Amino acid sequence: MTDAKVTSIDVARLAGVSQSAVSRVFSGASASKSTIAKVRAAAAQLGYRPNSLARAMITGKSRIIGLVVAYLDNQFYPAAIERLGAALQERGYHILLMMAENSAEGVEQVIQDLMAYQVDGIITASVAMTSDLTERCAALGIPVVMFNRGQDGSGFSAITSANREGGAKVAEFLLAGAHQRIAHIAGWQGSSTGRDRTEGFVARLAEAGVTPVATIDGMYARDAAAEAARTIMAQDARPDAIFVGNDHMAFAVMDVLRGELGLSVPGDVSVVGYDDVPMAAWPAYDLTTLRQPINRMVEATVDTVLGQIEDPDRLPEKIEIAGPLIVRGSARIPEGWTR
Amino acid sequence: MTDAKVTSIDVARLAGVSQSAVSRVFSGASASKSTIAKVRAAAAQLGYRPNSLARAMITGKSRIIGLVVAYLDNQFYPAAIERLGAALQERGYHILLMMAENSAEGVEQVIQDLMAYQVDGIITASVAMTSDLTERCAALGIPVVMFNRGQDGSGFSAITSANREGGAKVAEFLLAGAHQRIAHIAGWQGSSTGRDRTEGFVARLAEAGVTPVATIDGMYARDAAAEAARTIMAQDARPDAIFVGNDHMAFAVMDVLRGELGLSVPGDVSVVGYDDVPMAAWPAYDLTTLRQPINRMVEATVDTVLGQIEDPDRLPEKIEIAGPLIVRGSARIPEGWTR
DNA sequence: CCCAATGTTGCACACGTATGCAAGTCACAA
DNA sequence: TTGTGACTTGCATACGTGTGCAACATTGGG
Repeated sequence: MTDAKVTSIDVARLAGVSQSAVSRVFSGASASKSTIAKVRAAAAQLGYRPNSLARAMITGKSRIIGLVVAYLDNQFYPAAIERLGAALQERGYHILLMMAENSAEGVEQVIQDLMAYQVDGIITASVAMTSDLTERCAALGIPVVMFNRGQDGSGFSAITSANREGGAKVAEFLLAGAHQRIAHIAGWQGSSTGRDRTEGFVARLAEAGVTPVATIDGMYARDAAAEAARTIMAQDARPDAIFVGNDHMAFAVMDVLRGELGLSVPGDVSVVGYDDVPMAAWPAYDLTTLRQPINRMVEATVDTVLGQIEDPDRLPEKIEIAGPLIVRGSARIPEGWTR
Repeated sequence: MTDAKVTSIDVARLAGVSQSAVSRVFSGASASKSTIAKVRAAAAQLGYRPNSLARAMITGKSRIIGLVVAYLDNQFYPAAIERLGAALQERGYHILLMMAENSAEGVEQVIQDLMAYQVDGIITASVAMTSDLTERCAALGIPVVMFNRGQDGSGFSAITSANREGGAKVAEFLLAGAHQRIAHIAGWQGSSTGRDRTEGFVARLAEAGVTPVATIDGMYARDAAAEAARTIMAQDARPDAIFVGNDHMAFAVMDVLRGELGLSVPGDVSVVGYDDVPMAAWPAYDLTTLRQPINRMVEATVDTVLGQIEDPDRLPEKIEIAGPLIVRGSARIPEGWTR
């Protein structure tokens, strides 16, 4: 007997109690055994479920988290969304998903929309925010957590992997492999993750007295990375190793090296990526890469945003989680290292 | 001057008009030039945006679409979500994203949640619904559109590619290529898409007097498909062609064939997939596949769900969109066909 | 100059729920 | 029996917006 719209008043009438009694039963406030039983029975009979929007109006808590995401080509983000969604659902929250091109106006518009829906918190994945916008969110008491992207200033929380350290680990690995001419196709230098990985990488090389033979910004895009690979391999000092700023670009680079240039990986060139997306383990690429510990990053993100919702005085935090280098077959394996 | 919570009453007070005047300005109802100007100015000064939840309460339209999705490993779904999100945003709707394992109880729970949030419509991607559930949605006047999955019975809309026709096209292509022993690793036979592709494929082979040398359900899963490939290749009549129920599985199959078994594709075995996800075009796989016209499928999905929202009397429709076979390098190319 | 028609505005109420408050119930101990 | 405390329950109100209705302002034509 599912009727068009069932409200708590209908349930109250059928159960012979007041509307507030129904509300108390469903919001977990105290009520007598008999009332609970009557209400539950009536609700079941009518197929009643409390209206979340009305509930949100009155409590000021929508239990909705806004998730802003730029593009989903890079397999890392679908994987992250999948886990974020599951983790939030488990804790009684829901996701309002927004696509935003990574421009100031685009993000502005999207955040405005989210605020209009009274989201309790916002998670941005691979999207930068103007500090103006972040201040407005802070003024409204809406916590913002940036996933896989950091930002200077202290208005917001950010969860990333330990990108400098990660870049350094890759440098160490390539140095240990006795590579002579090391190149770098960088993650987008407009993003903190891209810059940090590059910095850590270059700094550790410098400690060993090595300078990259080339560094090109791959913009986190397949075609830019492919083009960068062509450019790099066309130059005089042809590299024997390339560190690519993420796996998504690394696949494009390997496609160019093997497909277009007929080179062997790692015979002629070693390739190392960053992320360890599922595809990196597939035999077709078998990519050596620095793993971003996605599960722990997601946990930290959820903990941070929900923690800040529950305790508004909590300060924003920037969390970096270190990940291991996953040694596979796309780069020469130094003596003493194992897969 | 962004204050904690700005309501239409605050704006009204500052503009020297009534709350209803503010409401009319923002909901597009008629108002005088001067009122509009005053309200706009006051709203801008206070940083006011109408509360979407309150608006949803009163109008009964939340402008939220529930999107239910099972898993995102298969690149086809992130791509679809990206486009669905963009298309819906463009038309003033927003996406409440829910993950659901593909079980009856899982979906039940998720749909309940969506209904509690008063979504205007529901799109399910690669998820089946019980007819009981669909009836309840229909009773509430919530249109449900299944994306890339069909279902018998007439309670709901479904957008798919022309799966039988597609399977038949693949059969034709493999027959034209003079393959002698054709095998099939099927899409999940619990889904309409999987069954339809198989049916169309097998029927067209039968017309030519050919029977598949093996058919195994790959469950739309990487490992099941890989295992199926091992089984199929271990049998006496080793196939020289395999039609795999989607690209995601086809990649796993190619990995097994080339990586584990050291076979050449298409030299020893031709492989054909279904979907044409972006990765199918990458040189590492260069997969011949039947394209699902994702853009047109998304358009049809959005049109259908919004159309049914605007006109509740509109009947559910089942739309099939045909796609072309994309000839690449993973399968022997018959005389007269071109890439 | 007046009337009707058209356009604008404010008042009051509705949407469906949560919650403070006061009244009521019940049991238990003195 | 009576008083006291612990629980329950219903009433009324609030959340922030849209909208019917009636009052009012404005305009144009005769």
